[in-house]
Amino acid sequence: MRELPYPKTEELDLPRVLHALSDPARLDMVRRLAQEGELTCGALGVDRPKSSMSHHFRTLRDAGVIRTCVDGTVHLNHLRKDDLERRFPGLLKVVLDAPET
Amino acid sequence: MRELPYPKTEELDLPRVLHALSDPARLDMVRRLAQEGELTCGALGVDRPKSSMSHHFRTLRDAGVIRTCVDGTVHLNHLRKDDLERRFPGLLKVVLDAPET
DNA sequence: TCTATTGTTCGTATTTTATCGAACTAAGAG
DNA sequence: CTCTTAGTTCGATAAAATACGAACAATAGA
Repeated sequence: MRELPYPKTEELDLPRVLHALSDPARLDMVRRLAQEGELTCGALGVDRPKSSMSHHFRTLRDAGVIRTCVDGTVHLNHLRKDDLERRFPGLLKVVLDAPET
Repeated sequence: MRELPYPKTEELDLPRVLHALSDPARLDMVRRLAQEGELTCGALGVDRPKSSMSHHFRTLRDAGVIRTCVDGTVHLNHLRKDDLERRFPGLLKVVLDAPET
C-alpha cells in the first residue's frame, strides 16, 4: 500500500500549515476528515472538478496536514492529528472548534 | 485619538485570520507585538520599505489581528489578544508557542 | 485483454498577493 | 507658514495561487 510523499513532523512549517488551512474549501475538507476519519478523494469533493480537488489535496499534503495512502485505485486521506499536535500543540483543536462563519 | 477601521469580534473570519498569519513577515510582526506590546509601524519594520509594511499592517488589521490607533503622527499597533481569544480560543497561544522554523 | 473507476499531471487562463517607488496626507516643531 | 516625521495610497510589475478541461497512469473486474 503505497504512500504519497509528505513532510516529517519536525519539518512542519507554521506559515505553510496556516496557508493550507486558510482556504475555505480546504478547511472544510479538514473538518470532514476530522469528523469522519479516513476518506477517499471522491468522498470529499462533490462540487468541484477532480483536478481542483487534487490540487487542494496536494496543498494539504505538502503542508503536512494530511497523509494519503494509495489503496488500489482509491486514495485514502487522513488528518495527521498526532503529528500536528506534536509540532503545534492545540492548533487542530482551535481550528476545528472555531465558528464556521 | 483616531482609530483605523477593523472588524468586530463576531465578524472575525478564520480563513482570513489564518491567511493573515500565514506570511512569515506578518507572523514576525505578530510575535513582536505579543512580546513588546504596543508598537509603531516604524518600530516594527526595518528591512522593508514603508509601503510594504503598510500593506502588511493593513492585511493584519483587515483580518482583525491588530488594531491601529493614530496618535499624532504615529500609528500605534497592538494585538487584539482578547478579541481573538474570545472568537478563536487558544489560537494566538498556539501560534506564538510554535517553533519558529 | 478490454473497460470502468479513481485520481494525478499538464497547460493555460484568471485572480490574488507581494513588492516597491513616488506622490500624498496629517500632525507637530520651529 | 515651512519643514520634518510617520505612514497611507496609488500605480505598476512580478510572483503565487486558484480553477478547470484534457490527457494520462494505475488498478480492479468482466
